[in-house]
Amino acid sequence: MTVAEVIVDVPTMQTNRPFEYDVPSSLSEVVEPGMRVEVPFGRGKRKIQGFVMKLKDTSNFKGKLKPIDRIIDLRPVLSSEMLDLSSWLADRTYSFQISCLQTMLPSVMRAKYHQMVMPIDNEDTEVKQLFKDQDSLEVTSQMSDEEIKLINHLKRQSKVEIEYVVENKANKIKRQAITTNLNPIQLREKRSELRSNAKAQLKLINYMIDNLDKMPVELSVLADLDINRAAIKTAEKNNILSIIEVTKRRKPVGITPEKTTKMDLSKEQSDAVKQINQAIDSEEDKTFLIEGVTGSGKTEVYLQTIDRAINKNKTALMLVPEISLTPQMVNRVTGRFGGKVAVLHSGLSNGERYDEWTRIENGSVQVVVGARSAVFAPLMNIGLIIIDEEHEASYKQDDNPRYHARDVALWRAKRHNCPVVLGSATPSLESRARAQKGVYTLIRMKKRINQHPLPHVQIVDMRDAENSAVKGDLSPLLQDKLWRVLKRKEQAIVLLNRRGYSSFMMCRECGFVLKCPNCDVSLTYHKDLGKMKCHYCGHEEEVPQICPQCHSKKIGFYGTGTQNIERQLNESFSEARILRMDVDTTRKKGAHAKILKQFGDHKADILLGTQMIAKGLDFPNVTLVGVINADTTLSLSDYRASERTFQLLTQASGRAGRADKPGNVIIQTFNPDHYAIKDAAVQDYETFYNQEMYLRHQANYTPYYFTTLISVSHKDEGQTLKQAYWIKRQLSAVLSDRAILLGPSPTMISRKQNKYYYQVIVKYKHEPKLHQKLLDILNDTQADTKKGFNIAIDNEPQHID
DNA sequence: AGCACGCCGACT
DNA sequence: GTCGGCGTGCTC
Repeated sequence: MTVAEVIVDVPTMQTNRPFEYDVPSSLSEVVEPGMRVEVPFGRGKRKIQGFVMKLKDTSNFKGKLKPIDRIIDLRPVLSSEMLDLSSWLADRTYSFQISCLQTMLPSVMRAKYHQMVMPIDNEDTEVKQLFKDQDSLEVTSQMSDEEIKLINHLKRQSKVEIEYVVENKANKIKRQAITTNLNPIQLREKRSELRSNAKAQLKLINYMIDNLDKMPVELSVLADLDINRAAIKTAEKNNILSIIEVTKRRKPVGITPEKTTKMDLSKEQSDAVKQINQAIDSEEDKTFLIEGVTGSGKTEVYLQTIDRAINKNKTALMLVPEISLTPQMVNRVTGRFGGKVAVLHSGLSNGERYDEWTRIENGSVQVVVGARSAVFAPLMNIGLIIIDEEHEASYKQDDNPRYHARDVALWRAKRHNCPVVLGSATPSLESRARAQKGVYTLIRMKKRINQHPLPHVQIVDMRDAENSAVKGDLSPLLQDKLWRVLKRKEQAIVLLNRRGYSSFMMCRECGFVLKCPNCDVSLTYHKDLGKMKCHYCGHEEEVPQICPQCHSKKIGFYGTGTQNIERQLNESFSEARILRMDVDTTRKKGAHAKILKQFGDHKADILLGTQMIAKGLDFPNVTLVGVINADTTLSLSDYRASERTFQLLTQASGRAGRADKPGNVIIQTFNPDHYAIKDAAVQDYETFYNQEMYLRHQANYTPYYFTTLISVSHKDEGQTLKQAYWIKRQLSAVLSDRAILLGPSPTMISRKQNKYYYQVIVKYKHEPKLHQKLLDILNDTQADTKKGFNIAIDNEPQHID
C-alpha cells in the first residue's frame, strides 16, 4: 500500500501538519512528492487542494484513510528542495506550511474553490423557488442572508446538497492573439483600400505584413506597439484578421534590448570578479558583501560573474528591489544574456508570471532576475545568487509568511553549494557587521568608474533666518539652483522624504524633535488619545505647546505632501514641466515605467517624488537633486531611522551628475549636524557605520540584539491589551534576565479597521526556549482566532510601528 | 475553513 | 415537544 503525507489547504494552526491519505492503485505509479492533489477533507463532501510531501508504505493513523481523489499536476510543481525549504520557512517565520508552499508558486496555481448547490428533491416548492430554472447554483459572497438561510434549511432536510469544485486556474490560462489567412498580396490590397486617415489600421496591416511568419501574435505584444484593441476589432470586422485564443506564450516579438558586451573592468572590479568566480568554481556557499560607492560598477561585476556561472553550465538568480523601478538594470541583464533570462516583474499579469515560472521550471532559462518572490524561482543547479541593493526593506515580506529574501537566498545557496553576493552602496548594518565578524567576505569598491566625480553636495540649514523666512518648503538656494538647471535645459529631481507622514513633533526654530525619554525614538501623535506616545515602551505624554528646548511656539507636527510641493514648484517655475511620481500617480499598472520614460526622454524638466525615484535610476541629463526634507525619516519612531535616512540620501545623491556633467545635490534639513546627513553628503559609509554601530550598541538594538515582534489585534481594546499582557507573562517565564521584553504598546495606527493593535517586543542574544514558547503561544491562542483575535509574530521586523 | 455535535431558549 | 441559535472540537 502507498500512503501520502499531504499538507492541506486549510490555513489554521490545527491543520498545520501533514494528513495521511491512501494512494489508490490507479495513482500509485504517478503520485510523487511535490504534486498538488485534490483530497476529501472533513466530515462533509468538502474537497480541497493539498501538496504531497512524502510517500511511504505504512500509516500511523488509527482510523481509515481516505483516498486521494485526483492529481492536479502531472509532474511535481515543487522540487524536494522547495519542500524542504517550505518546512524551514514555516518554522522560521511562524507561519502555516501551506502558506509557505503557496508563496513559492505563481498565484494562478493557488486553488480556487466553488461551492455548488445541487437540488435533490426537484418537486419541493421551496427548492423550485430557489433554483428557478437553473439546475445548480453557486454559493457566492454576494448571496443574501435569506438565501443562505434557505439553503441551510433545505440542506438539513436533505432536499439539496452542496458539491465542492476545486479549480486549477493555471490550466485555464488563455490569451487572445491575432492571426490571418490572408497572404501578403491580399494584405497589401487591403492596405490600399484604407482611408487616408486610418492610421491605426495602416500601422496594424504593416505590422502584419512584416511579421506574417510570427502569427499568431498575442494582443499584449501589439499593445506594446501602441496598437489598441479598437483597431484590432475594426480589422477583425473587415476580415483582415481573426482573434483566436492561444495557450502557449510566443516569444515576445516587441522590444529586444540592445545587445551589450562585456566591459573592461577596473582593478577593483576585476578583483571582485576574481574572488566570486573562484567561489563559483569551487562550489563554496560563501557570502560576499560588496560595499561599492554609487557608480563603482557593481552591475558589471554581477554580469560577469553570472556569465561565469552560465559557462559552468549552472544557473544564476539575481534579485533586485521592486524590479519595475529599474528597467535600466533589467535591460542590462537581458541585453547581455538575451533569451536565457526570465524576468519576474511586479508589473506582470498573473498569466505572464505563470509563463515565466514555467519557462524557468522546464529549464529553458539560465538566469532569473526578479524582486523578492523570485528567490523561490524553480531553478535547478544554481551556481550564483546575487542580491542587489541588499539593504532594501522590500526584501522582507510584510505579511505572512514574513520572510526575508536574503535568508531564503542563503538557505538555497547552502543547498546548492553556491556563493551569494550581496551588493550595496549602503549595506544594512546587519550585513556589514557580519562582514566585520568574518561571516561574510567584504569586498569594498571605493572608486567610481570612468573617473566620474562625486556630486557636489550642499546641506541647507532650514533653521537659518533666511530659510525660515520663506513661506514654502523651497530654500532660496534650491530655487536658485533649479533656475540654473532649467536655463541650461538640464533636468532636476526633487525628492520628498515622506515616510514619516505619521505625525511627530518638531520645532521649526531649533530642530528639536520630541523623543521618548526611555527609548530614544521620536514620539508619535495618537489622534484618538490626543497624546504623544512611544511605540516601543508605551510611554505617553501631553502634546507640548512650546518647544521644551528653546521655548519657541514654532513647535508643531511635521510632514508635507508631494502635491503641496508640486504646487509650490508650479508657482515658482511656471514654465517648467513637472512630473509627479507618488502613490497617487503610479497606481495604474505601467504608470511607473511610463513616467520614468517620459522623464528619460526629457518630456519634463523636474521629476518630483518620494523614495521611489531615488533608487537605481540613471538619467544622464539630471544635474541637480534636491531633497526637501531630509529629516522626516530621521525622526521616525524607529531605531533604523538614521540608517534609512543615510541610505536614502546617499542613493539620491548618487543620481546627480553622470558622464560629462557635474552634479549638484541640495539637502534641506533641520538637523544639519546629524551624522547620518553629514556622512551621506560625503558618501562616507564607513564613518556612518561606525557611529551607528556605536549607538546601536549603547541602546541594545540590532545587530547587537535579535528582535522578535509579537502583535495582537482585536476589536475590543481591553481584550487586546489583556491578551498582550498574557503573552508578555508567558514569555517572561522562559526568558533569561539578559533578554529585554518591551510593551505591550500600541502600534502607530493603534486602531485600523476598527481593531486595536498592541505589540510586545523581545530583544535578545541567546534564548533557546524562545522559539518553542512562541510556537506554544500560537497553539494556545488558536481557539481565540475564532473570537476575532489575531496574533502575528514577526521575526526580525524591518520597521517597528 | 467548514461541518457536526450538543446544549440552550422560543416558537408551532 | 422541535427548530434553529451559537459554542466546541475535529478533520487523515
